[in-house]
Amino acid sequence: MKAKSDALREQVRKTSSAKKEGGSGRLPHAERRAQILETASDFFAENGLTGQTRMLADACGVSQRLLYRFFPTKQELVAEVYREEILGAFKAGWFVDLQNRNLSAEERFTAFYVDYLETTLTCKWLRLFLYASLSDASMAPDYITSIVTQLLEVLMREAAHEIGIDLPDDREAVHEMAWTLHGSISHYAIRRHIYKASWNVPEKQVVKMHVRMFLAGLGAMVEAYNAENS
Amino acid sequence: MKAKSDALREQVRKTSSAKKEGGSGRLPHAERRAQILETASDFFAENGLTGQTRMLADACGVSQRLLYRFFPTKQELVAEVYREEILGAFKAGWFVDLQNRNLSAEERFTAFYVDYLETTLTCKWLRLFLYASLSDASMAPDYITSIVTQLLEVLMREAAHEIGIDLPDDREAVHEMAWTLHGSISHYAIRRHIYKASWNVPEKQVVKMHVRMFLAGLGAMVEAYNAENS
DNA sequence: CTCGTAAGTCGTCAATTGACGACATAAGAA
DNA sequence: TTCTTATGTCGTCAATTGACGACTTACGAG
Repeated sequence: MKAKSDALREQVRKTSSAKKEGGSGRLPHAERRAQILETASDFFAENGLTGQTRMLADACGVSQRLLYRFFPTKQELVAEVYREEILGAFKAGWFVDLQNRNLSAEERFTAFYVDYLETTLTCKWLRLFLYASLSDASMAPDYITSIVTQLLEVLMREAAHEIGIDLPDDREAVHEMAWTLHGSISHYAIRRHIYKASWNVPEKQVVKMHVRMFLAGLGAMVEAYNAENS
Repeated sequence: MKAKSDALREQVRKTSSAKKEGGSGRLPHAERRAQILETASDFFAENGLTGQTRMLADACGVSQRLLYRFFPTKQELVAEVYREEILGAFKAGWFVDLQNRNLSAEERFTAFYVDYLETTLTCKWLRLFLYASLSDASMAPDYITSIVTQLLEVLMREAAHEIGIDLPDDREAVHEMAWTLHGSISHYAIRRHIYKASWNVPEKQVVKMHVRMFLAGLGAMVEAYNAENS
Protein backbone atom coordinates (compact mmCIF):
# COMPACT_ATOMS: atom_id res chain seq x y z
CA MET A 1 0.00 0.00 0.00
CA LYS A 2 2.92 2.29 -0.52
CA ALA A 3 1.12 3.77 -3.47
CA LYS A 4 -1.93 4.81 -1.54
CA SER A 5 -0.56 7.99 -0.06
CA ASP A 6 1.28 8.93 -3.18
CA ALA A 7 -1.84 8.58 -5.28
CA LEU A 8 -3.74 10.86 -2.93
CA ARG A 9 -1.04 13.46 -2.98
CA GLU A 10 -0.92 13.33 -6.73
CA GLN A 11 -4.65 13.87 -6.86
CA VAL A 12 -4.35 16.91 -4.63
CA ARG A 13 -1.65 18.34 -6.84
CA LYS A 14 -3.78 18.00 -9.94
CA THR A 15 -6.95 19.31 -8.32
CA SER A 16 -5.67 22.46 -6.80
CA SER A 17 -2.84 23.54 -8.97
CA ALA A 18 -3.88 22.62 -12.46
CA LYS A 19 -5.21 26.10 -13.11
CA LYS A 20 -2.30 28.44 -12.55
CA GLU A 21 0.32 26.10 -11.22
CA GLY A 22 2.34 23.79 -13.36
CA GLY A 23 4.51 26.22 -15.25
CA SER A 24 5.38 28.65 -12.47
CA GLY A 25 9.13 28.61 -12.29
CA ARG A 26 11.16 30.24 -9.59
CA LEU A 27 9.63 33.02 -7.61
CA PRO A 28 11.13 35.70 -5.36
CA HIS A 29 10.80 35.13 -1.67
CA ALA A 30 7.77 37.29 -0.98
CA GLU A 31 5.75 36.02 -3.91
CA ARG A 32 6.34 32.38 -3.18
CA ARG A 33 5.47 32.98 0.43
CA ALA A 34 2.20 34.63 -0.56
CA GLN A 35 1.37 31.83 -2.94
CA ILE A 36 2.00 29.22 -0.27
CA LEU A 37 -0.18 31.06 2.20
CA GLU A 38 -2.99 31.31 -0.29
CA THR A 39 -2.84 27.64 -1.14
CA ALA A 40 -2.42 26.73 2.51
CA SER A 41 -5.58 28.54 3.52
CA ASP A 42 -7.59 26.49 1.04
CA PHE A 43 -5.78 23.35 2.03
CA PHE A 44 -6.21 23.66 5.80
CA ALA A 45 -9.80 24.76 5.40
CA GLU A 46 -10.49 21.60 3.46
CA ASN A 47 -8.35 19.12 5.35
CA GLY A 48 -8.26 20.57 8.83
CA LEU A 49 -5.26 21.92 10.69
CA THR A 50 -3.89 18.38 10.90
CA GLY A 51 -3.47 18.21 7.13
CA GLN A 52 -0.01 17.02 6.22
CA THR A 53 2.78 19.18 4.97
CA ARG A 54 3.57 16.84 2.08
CA MET A 55 0.08 17.13 0.69
CA LEU A 56 0.16 20.87 1.13
CA ALA A 57 3.47 21.02 -0.71
CA ASP A 58 1.97 19.02 -3.56
CA ALA A 59 -0.99 21.39 -3.67
CA CYS A 60 1.48 24.27 -3.92
CA GLY A 61 3.46 22.48 -6.58
CA VAL A 62 6.70 22.69 -4.60
CA SER A 63 8.74 20.31 -2.53
CA GLN A 64 7.84 19.72 1.09
CA ARG A 65 11.23 20.98 2.14
CA LEU A 66 10.56 24.40 0.67
CA LEU A 67 7.79 25.13 3.17
CA TYR A 68 10.41 25.19 5.89
CA ARG A 69 12.30 27.94 4.10
CA PHE A 70 9.41 30.27 4.89
CA PHE A 71 7.99 28.98 8.15
CA PRO A 72 10.03 27.51 10.99
CA THR A 73 7.31 25.02 11.95
CA LYS A 74 3.98 23.85 10.69
CA GLN A 75 2.36 25.54 13.66
CA GLU A 76 3.76 28.89 12.59
CA LEU A 77 2.42 28.38 9.09
CA VAL A 78 -1.03 27.59 10.44
CA ALA A 79 -0.94 30.60 12.73
CA GLU A 80 -0.02 32.84 9.83
CA VAL A 81 -2.88 31.49 7.74
CA TYR A 82 -5.21 32.19 10.62
CA ARG A 83 -4.04 35.76 10.99
CA GLU A 84 -4.38 36.48 7.29
CA GLU A 85 -7.65 34.74 6.59
CA ILE A 86 -9.62 35.10 9.80
CA LEU A 87 -8.59 38.35 11.35
CA GLY A 88 -8.16 40.12 8.03
CA ALA A 89 -11.64 39.49 6.67
CA PHE A 90 -13.51 42.46 7.98
CA LYS A 91 -14.20 45.61 5.99
CA ALA A 92 -13.79 48.83 7.93
CA GLY A 93 -16.36 50.47 5.69
CA TRP A 94 -19.10 48.33 7.17
CA PHE A 95 -19.08 50.31 10.38
CA VAL A 96 -19.52 53.52 8.43
CA ASP A 97 -22.37 52.27 6.28
CA LEU A 98 -24.17 50.75 9.23
CA GLN A 99 -24.36 54.15 10.90
CA ASN A 100 -25.56 56.08 7.87
CA ARG A 101 -29.00 57.13 9.06
CA ASN A 102 -30.08 58.35 5.66
CA LEU A 103 -31.19 54.78 5.09
CA SER A 104 -33.55 52.79 7.27
CA ALA A 105 -32.04 50.34 9.71
CA GLU A 106 -33.67 47.50 7.82
CA GLU A 107 -31.99 48.53 4.60
CA ARG A 108 -28.61 48.99 6.25
CA PHE A 109 -28.72 45.73 8.17
CA THR A 110 -29.87 43.77 5.17
CA ALA A 111 -27.20 45.21 2.92
CA PHE A 112 -24.55 44.57 5.54
CA TYR A 113 -25.47 40.95 6.13
CA VAL A 114 -25.76 40.14 2.45
CA ASP A 115 -22.26 41.47 2.06
CA TYR A 116 -20.99 39.88 5.25
CA LEU A 117 -22.27 36.48 4.16
CA GLU A 118 -20.56 36.78 0.83
CA THR A 119 -17.29 38.22 2.04
CA THR A 120 -16.64 36.78 5.47
CA LEU A 121 -18.97 33.90 6.22
CA THR A 122 -17.67 31.87 3.31
CA CYS A 123 -17.12 28.16 3.34
CA LYS A 124 -13.39 28.62 3.66
CA TRP A 125 -13.56 31.20 6.43
CA LEU A 126 -16.03 29.17 8.46
CA ARG A 127 -14.10 25.94 8.18
CA LEU A 128 -10.86 27.59 9.22
CA PHE A 129 -12.55 29.40 12.07
CA LEU A 130 -14.21 26.25 13.36
CA TYR A 131 -11.13 24.07 13.01
CA ALA A 132 -9.12 26.69 14.83
CA SER A 133 -11.70 27.16 17.54
CA LEU A 134 -12.00 23.45 18.13
CA SER A 135 -8.28 22.87 18.38
CA ASP A 136 -7.35 25.99 20.26
CA ALA A 137 -9.96 27.69 22.38
CA SER A 138 -7.96 30.90 22.50
CA MET A 139 -8.35 31.72 18.84
CA ALA A 140 -12.03 32.53 18.48
CA PRO A 141 -12.19 35.00 21.38
CA ASP A 142 -9.61 37.14 19.60
CA TYR A 143 -11.90 37.66 16.67
CA ILE A 144 -15.00 38.08 18.77
CA THR A 145 -13.64 40.56 21.27
CA SER A 146 -11.75 42.64 18.77
CA ILE A 147 -14.35 42.94 16.04
CA VAL A 148 -17.71 41.35 16.64
CA THR A 149 -18.31 43.12 19.92
CA GLN A 150 -18.02 46.47 18.22
CA LEU A 151 -20.41 45.29 15.57
CA LEU A 152 -22.95 44.17 18.14
CA GLU A 153 -22.92 47.57 19.76
CA VAL A 154 -23.38 49.42 16.50
CA LEU A 155 -26.28 47.16 15.56
CA MET A 156 -28.02 47.74 18.85
CA ARG A 157 -27.44 51.47 18.85
CA GLU A 158 -28.86 51.85 15.38
CA ALA A 159 -31.79 49.51 15.99
CA ALA A 160 -32.72 51.21 19.24
CA HIS A 161 -32.58 54.61 17.61
CA GLU A 162 -34.74 53.43 14.73
CA ILE A 163 -37.56 52.08 16.87
CA GLY A 164 -37.18 54.70 19.58
CA ILE A 165 -36.37 52.71 22.68
CA ASP A 166 -33.78 52.86 25.41
CA LEU A 167 -31.37 50.03 25.94
CA PRO A 168 -30.47 48.50 29.29
CA ASP A 169 -27.24 49.66 30.90
CA ASP A 170 -25.87 46.15 31.17
CA ARG A 171 -23.60 45.88 28.15
CA GLU A 172 -23.41 42.12 28.34
CA ALA A 173 -27.16 41.91 28.11
CA VAL A 174 -27.22 44.28 25.15
CA HIS A 175 -24.62 42.15 23.39
CA GLU A 176 -26.69 39.09 24.05
CA MET A 177 -29.65 40.74 22.37
CA ALA A 178 -27.66 41.61 19.28
CA TRP A 179 -26.46 38.03 19.12
CA THR A 180 -30.01 36.92 18.39
CA LEU A 181 -29.56 38.50 14.97
CA HIS A 182 -25.87 37.99 14.42
CA GLY A 183 -25.97 34.45 15.73
CA SER A 184 -28.93 33.35 13.67
CA ILE A 185 -27.29 34.61 10.50
CA SER A 186 -23.94 33.09 11.42
CA HIS A 187 -25.70 29.83 12.06
CA TYR A 188 -27.42 30.10 8.70
CA ALA A 189 -23.98 30.24 7.12
CA ILE A 190 -22.78 27.26 9.13
CA ARG A 191 -25.82 25.31 8.06
CA ARG A 192 -25.17 25.97 4.44
CA HIS A 193 -21.41 25.65 4.34
CA ILE A 194 -20.61 23.14 7.08
CA TYR A 195 -23.73 21.05 7.46
CA LYS A 196 -24.34 21.23 3.72
CA ALA A 197 -28.01 21.86 4.22
CA SER A 198 -30.07 22.49 1.13
CA TRP A 199 -31.05 26.09 0.56
CA ASN A 200 -33.77 26.70 -1.91
CA VAL A 201 -34.87 29.96 -0.35
CA PRO A 202 -32.85 32.82 -1.88
CA GLU A 203 -30.18 34.18 0.41
CA LYS A 204 -31.27 37.79 0.24
CA GLN A 205 -34.77 36.81 1.26
CA VAL A 206 -33.46 34.85 4.22
CA VAL A 207 -31.44 37.83 5.37
CA LYS A 208 -34.46 40.08 5.05
CA MET A 209 -36.51 37.70 7.15
CA HIS A 210 -33.93 37.61 9.91
CA VAL A 211 -33.51 41.37 9.97
CA ARG A 212 -37.22 42.03 9.88
CA MET A 213 -37.83 39.65 12.75
CA PHE A 214 -35.07 41.27 14.76
CA LEU A 215 -36.36 44.79 14.32
CA ALA A 216 -39.96 43.72 14.94
CA GLY A 217 -39.13 41.68 18.02
CA LEU A 218 -36.47 43.84 19.63
CA GLY A 219 -38.96 45.92 21.60
CA ALA A 220 -40.55 42.86 23.13
CA MET A 221 -37.16 41.38 23.93
CA VAL A 222 -36.03 44.51 25.76
CA GLU A 223 -39.30 44.54 27.67
CA ALA A 224 -38.81 40.92 28.64
CA TYR A 225 -35.37 41.80 29.92
CA ASN A 226 -36.51 44.86 31.86
CA ALA A 227 -39.40 42.93 33.42
CA GLU A 228 -36.90 40.42 34.70
CA ASN A 229 -34.41 42.97 36.05
CA SER A 230 -36.37 45.70 37.79
CA MET B 1 12.14 13.26 22.56
CA LYS B 2 10.97 9.71 22.91
CA ALA B 3 9.51 10.60 26.25
CA LYS B 4 7.29 13.34 24.94
CA SER B 5 4.50 11.21 23.63
CA ASP B 6 4.61 8.84 26.55
CA ALA B 7 4.33 11.67 29.02
CA LEU B 8 1.28 13.00 27.22
CA ARG B 9 -0.40 9.64 27.18
CA GLU B 10 0.31 9.17 30.84
CA GLN B 11 -1.28 12.52 31.54
CA VAL B 12 -4.37 11.51 29.63
CA ARG B 13 -4.63 8.28 31.58
CA LYS B 14 -4.47 10.07 34.90
CA THR B 15 -6.89 12.81 33.93
CA SER B 16 -9.70 10.77 32.55
CA SER B 17 -9.54 7.51 34.38
CA ALA B 18 -8.45 8.39 37.88
CA LYS B 19 -12.02 8.48 39.12
CA LYS B 20 -13.45 5.04 38.39
CA GLU B 21 -10.72 3.42 36.42
CA GLY B 22 -7.58 2.02 37.92
CA GLY B 23 -8.89 -1.02 39.73
CA SER B 24 -11.35 -2.29 37.15
CA GLY B 25 -10.31 -5.83 36.38
CA ARG B 26 -11.68 -7.93 33.56
CA LEU B 27 -15.04 -7.09 32.17
CA PRO B 28 -17.48 -9.08 30.02
CA HIS B 29 -17.58 -8.16 26.38
CA ALA B 30 -20.65 -5.90 26.40
CA GLU B 31 -19.58 -3.92 29.45
CA ARG B 32 -16.08 -3.29 28.25
CA ARG B 33 -17.42 -2.24 24.90
CA ALA B 34 -19.80 0.22 26.53
CA GLN B 35 -17.05 1.60 28.72
CA ILE B 36 -14.78 2.10 25.73
CA LEU B 37 -17.53 3.88 23.81
CA GLU B 38 -18.24 6.17 26.71
CA THR B 39 -14.59 7.08 27.14
CA ALA B 40 -14.14 7.37 23.39
CA SER B 41 -16.93 9.91 23.06
CA ASP B 42 -15.23 12.17 25.58
CA PHE B 43 -11.88 11.54 24.00
CA PHE B 44 -12.84 12.27 20.39
CA ALA B 45 -14.89 15.27 21.44
CA GLU B 46 -11.83 16.70 23.10
CA ASN B 47 -9.11 15.66 20.66
CA GLY B 48 -10.97 15.50 17.39
CA LEU B 49 -11.64 12.47 15.26
CA THR B 50 -7.94 12.28 14.46
CA GLY B 51 -7.10 11.54 18.08
CA GLN B 52 -4.80 8.53 18.34
CA THR B 53 -5.85 5.08 19.40
CA ARG B 54 -2.98 4.75 21.86
CA MET B 55 -4.06 7.81 23.80
CA LEU B 56 -7.65 6.62 23.75
CA ALA B 57 -6.56 3.25 25.06
CA ASP B 58 -4.69 4.95 27.88
CA ALA B 59 -7.77 6.99 28.70
CA CYS B 60 -9.74 3.74 28.86
CA GLY B 61 -7.07 2.13 30.99
CA VAL B 62 -6.61 -0.74 28.57
CA SER B 63 -4.04 -1.71 25.98
CA GLN B 64 -4.28 -0.29 22.51
CA ARG B 65 -4.64 -3.77 21.09
CA LEU B 66 -7.85 -4.36 22.99
CA LEU B 67 -9.71 -1.70 21.04
CA TYR B 68 -9.40 -3.88 17.98
CA ARG B 69 -11.19 -6.73 19.72
CA PHE B 70 -14.35 -4.62 19.65
CA PHE B 71 -14.03 -2.53 16.52
CA PRO B 72 -12.43 -3.68 13.28
CA THR B 73 -11.02 -0.25 12.49
CA LYS B 74 -10.73 3.14 14.09
CA GLN B 75 -13.23 4.44 11.58
CA GLU B 76 -15.84 1.96 12.78
CA LEU B 77 -15.24 3.02 16.36
CA VAL B 78 -15.71 6.66 15.47
CA ALA B 79 -18.86 5.89 13.54
CA GLU B 80 -20.31 4.00 16.49
CA VAL B 81 -19.55 6.90 18.82
CA TYR B 82 -21.33 9.21 16.41
CA ARG B 83 -24.42 7.03 16.27
CA GLU B 84 -24.63 6.72 20.03
CA GLU B 85 -23.86 10.27 21.01
CA ILE B 86 -25.25 12.39 18.22
CA LEU B 87 -28.26 10.57 16.88
CA GLY B 88 -29.31 9.26 20.27
CA ALA B 89 -29.51 12.59 22.06
CA PHE B 90 -33.06 13.59 21.38
CA LYS B 91 -35.93 13.04 23.81
CA ALA B 92 -39.16 11.88 22.20
CA GLY B 93 -41.12 13.57 24.97
CA TRP B 94 -40.11 16.96 23.70
CA PHE B 95 -42.48 16.69 20.76
CA VAL B 96 -45.32 15.90 23.11
CA ASP B 97 -44.65 18.74 25.51
CA LEU B 98 -44.18 21.23 22.71
CA GLN B 99 -47.70 20.55 21.50
CA ASN B 100 -49.41 20.75 24.87
CA ARG B 101 -51.59 23.81 24.35
CA ASN B 102 -52.53 24.08 27.99
CA LEU B 103 -49.40 26.16 28.30
CA SER B 104 -48.51 29.26 26.31
CA ALA B 105 -46.14 28.85 23.41
CA GLU B 106 -43.66 31.06 25.19
CA GLU B 107 -43.63 28.80 28.21
CA ARG B 108 -43.34 25.65 26.13
CA PHE B 109 -40.60 26.97 23.90
CA THR B 110 -38.61 28.33 26.80
CA ALA B 111 -38.86 25.12 28.77
CA PHE B 112 -37.90 23.10 25.72
CA TYR B 113 -34.84 25.14 24.88
CA VAL B 114 -33.59 25.26 28.44
CA ASP B 115 -33.77 21.49 28.45
CA TYR B 116 -32.37 21.16 24.93
CA LEU B 117 -29.39 23.30 25.83
CA GLU B 118 -28.65 21.22 28.88
CA THR B 119 -29.26 17.82 27.33
CA THR B 120 -28.21 18.03 23.71
CA LEU B 121 -26.30 21.20 23.01
CA THR B 122 -23.56 20.28 25.45
CA CYS B 123 -19.88 20.91 24.93
CA LYS B 124 -19.30 17.27 24.09
CA TRP B 125 -22.20 16.95 21.68
CA LEU B 126 -21.30 20.13 19.83
CA ARG B 127 -17.65 19.27 19.47
CA LEU B 128 -18.42 15.82 18.13
CA PHE B 129 -21.05 17.18 15.80
CA LEU B 130 -18.76 19.86 14.43
CA TYR B 131 -15.76 17.59 14.07
CA ALA B 132 -17.92 15.07 12.26
CA SER B 133 -19.53 17.68 10.04
CA LEU B 134 -16.19 19.16 9.10
CA SER B 135 -14.60 15.86 8.23
CA ASP B 136 -17.57 14.21 6.58
CA ALA B 137 -20.23 16.38 5.05
CA SER B 138 -22.71 13.52 5.00
CA MET B 139 -23.03 13.25 8.75
CA ALA B 140 -24.83 16.43 9.75
CA PRO B 141 -27.64 16.14 7.20
CA ASP B 142 -28.65 12.85 8.79
CA TYR B 143 -29.37 14.51 12.07
CA ILE B 144 -30.99 17.54 10.53
CA THR B 145 -33.31 15.76 8.15
CA SER B 146 -34.33 13.06 10.56
CA ILE B 147 -34.98 15.12 13.67
CA VAL B 148 -34.55 18.85 13.41
CA THR B 149 -36.88 19.25 10.47
CA GLN B 150 -39.71 17.74 12.47
CA LEU B 151 -38.89 20.08 15.31
CA LEU B 152 -38.96 23.11 13.04
CA GLU B 153 -42.42 22.21 11.82
CA VAL B 154 -43.80 21.72 15.30
CA LEU B 155 -42.35 25.05 16.42
CA MET B 156 -43.92 26.87 13.51
CA ARG B 157 -47.28 25.18 13.84
CA GLU B 158 -47.51 26.04 17.52
CA ALA B 159 -46.24 29.57 17.12
CA ALA B 160 -48.60 30.30 14.23
CA HIS B 161 -51.52 28.93 16.21
CA GLU B 162 -50.61 31.02 19.23
CA ILE B 163 -50.47 34.34 17.44
CA GLY B 164 -53.24 33.47 15.01
CA ILE B 165 -51.61 33.67 11.62
CA ASP B 166 -51.42 31.49 8.54
CA LEU B 167 -48.12 30.14 7.33
CA PRO B 168 -46.90 30.15 3.74
CA ASP B 169 -47.35 26.94 1.79
CA ASP B 170 -43.66 26.74 0.93
CA ARG B 171 -42.30 24.32 3.52
CA GLU B 172 -38.71 25.31 2.88
CA ALA B 173 -39.56 28.91 3.64
CA VAL B 174 -41.37 27.91 6.82
CA HIS B 175 -38.34 25.91 7.91
CA GLU B 176 -36.14 28.89 7.24
CA MET B 177 -38.31 30.99 9.53
CA ALA B 178 -38.08 28.49 12.37
CA TRP B 179 -34.33 28.43 11.93
CA THR B 180 -34.20 32.06 13.06
CA LEU B 181 -35.04 30.76 16.53
CA HIS B 182 -33.41 27.37 16.44
CA GLY B 183 -30.30 28.71 14.79
CA SER B 184 -29.81 31.59 17.14
CA ILE B 185 -30.03 29.31 20.15
CA SER B 186 -27.76 26.73 18.56
CA HIS B 187 -25.29 29.47 17.85
CA TYR B 188 -25.53 30.64 21.43
CA ALA B 189 -24.44 27.17 22.49
CA ILE B 190 -21.58 27.18 19.99
CA ARG B 191 -20.44 30.53 21.29
CA ARG B 192 -20.33 29.31 24.81
CA HIS B 193 -18.92 25.86 24.31
CA ILE B 194 -16.75 26.16 21.22
CA TYR B 195 -15.74 29.80 21.08
CA LYS B 196 -15.51 29.90 24.87
CA ALA B 197 -17.24 33.25 25.01
CA SER B 198 -17.97 34.66 28.41
CA TRP B 199 -21.57 34.37 29.52
CA ASN B 200 -22.56 36.49 32.43
CA VAL B 201 -26.19 36.70 31.45
CA PRO B 202 -28.07 33.73 32.96
CA GLU B 203 -28.93 31.05 30.46
CA LYS B 204 -32.63 30.95 31.19
CA GLN B 205 -32.88 34.66 30.61
CA VAL B 206 -31.10 34.36 27.30
CA VAL B 207 -33.50 31.66 26.17
CA LYS B 208 -36.44 33.78 27.19
CA MET B 209 -35.11 36.69 25.19
CA HIS B 210 -34.70 34.59 22.07
CA VAL B 211 -38.15 33.04 22.38
CA ARG B 212 -39.82 36.34 23.10
CA MET B 213 -38.20 37.96 20.12
CA PHE B 214 -39.22 35.08 17.89
CA LEU B 215 -42.86 35.17 18.92
CA ALA B 216 -42.98 38.95 18.73
CA GLY B 217 -41.29 39.15 15.36
CA LEU B 218 -42.79 36.15 13.62
CA GLY B 219 -45.80 38.07 12.30
CA ALA B 220 -43.59 40.69 10.70
CA MET B 221 -41.34 38.03 9.22
CA VAL B 222 -44.24 36.22 7.59
CA GLU B 223 -45.50 39.52 6.24
CA ALA B 224 -42.11 40.27 4.79
CA TYR B 225 -42.12 36.89 3.11
CA ASN B 226 -45.64 37.27 1.72
CA ALA B 227 -44.90 40.75 0.43
CA GLU B 228 -41.98 39.33 -1.51
CA ASN B 229 -43.89 36.35 -2.91
CA SER B 230 -47.32 37.56 -3.97
C1' DC C 1 31.10 34.79 -19.32
C1' DT C 2 31.61 34.08 -14.39
C1' DC C 3 30.51 33.64 -10.04
C1' DG C 4 27.86 34.48 -5.78
C1' DT C 5 23.47 34.05 -3.91
C1' DA C 6 19.00 32.77 -3.32
C1' DA C 7 15.47 29.31 -4.88
C1' DG C 8 14.48 24.78 -4.88
C1' DT C 9 14.99 19.48 -4.41
C1' DC C 10 16.58 14.85 -2.60
C1' DG C 11 17.05 11.80 0.74
C1' DT C 12 16.82 10.69 5.37
C1' DC C 13 15.96 10.56 10.45
C1' DA C 14 13.25 9.94 14.56
C1' DA C 15 8.80 9.74 16.21
C1' DT C 16 4.23 8.52 15.44
C1' DT C 17 0.35 5.66 14.22
C1' DG C 18 -3.19 2.08 12.66
C1' DA C 19 -3.27 -2.58 12.70
C1' DC C 20 -2.42 -7.34 14.13
C1' DG C 21 -0.03 -12.11 15.26
C1' DA C 22 1.52 -14.44 19.15
C1' DC C 23 1.32 -15.06 23.75
C1' DA C 24 -0.42 -14.72 28.76
C1' DT C 25 -3.90 -15.13 32.36
C1' DA C 26 -8.17 -14.88 34.96
C1' DA C 27 -12.85 -17.00 35.59
C1' DG C 28 -15.99 -20.45 35.35
C1' DA C 29 -17.65 -25.26 34.07
C1' DA C 30 -16.83 -30.13 34.77
C1' DT D 1 -8.33 -29.31 40.65
C1' DT D 2 -8.15 -29.04 35.70
C1' DC D 3 -9.18 -27.54 31.42
C1' DT D 4 -11.40 -24.44 28.21
C1' DT D 5 -12.24 -20.05 26.66
C1' DA D 6 -12.79 -15.38 26.56
C1' DT D 7 -10.20 -11.31 28.26
C1' DG D 8 -6.28 -8.82 27.86
C1' DT D 9 -1.13 -7.53 26.82
C1' DC D 10 3.47 -7.39 24.36
C1' DG D 11 5.98 -6.49 20.68
C1' DT D 12 6.26 -5.44 16.03
C1' DC D 13 5.38 -4.08 11.14
C1' DA D 14 4.57 -0.88 7.44
C1' DA D 15 3.14 3.53 6.43
C1' DT D 16 3.10 8.16 7.75
C1' DT D 17 4.82 12.58 9.18
C1' DG D 18 7.38 16.85 10.89
C1' DA D 19 11.75 18.42 10.34
C1' DC D 20 16.27 19.26 8.34
C1' DG D 21 21.34 18.65 6.33
C1' DA D 22 23.43 18.39 2.01
C1' DC D 23 23.19 19.22 -2.51
C1' DT D 24 21.71 21.32 -7.14
C1' DT D 25 20.41 24.97 -10.25
C1' DA D 26 18.47 29.20 -12.11
C1' DC D 27 19.33 34.13 -12.24
C1' DG D 28 21.33 38.52 -12.19
C1' DA D 29 25.33 41.77 -11.07
C1' DG D 30 29.96 42.76 -12.52
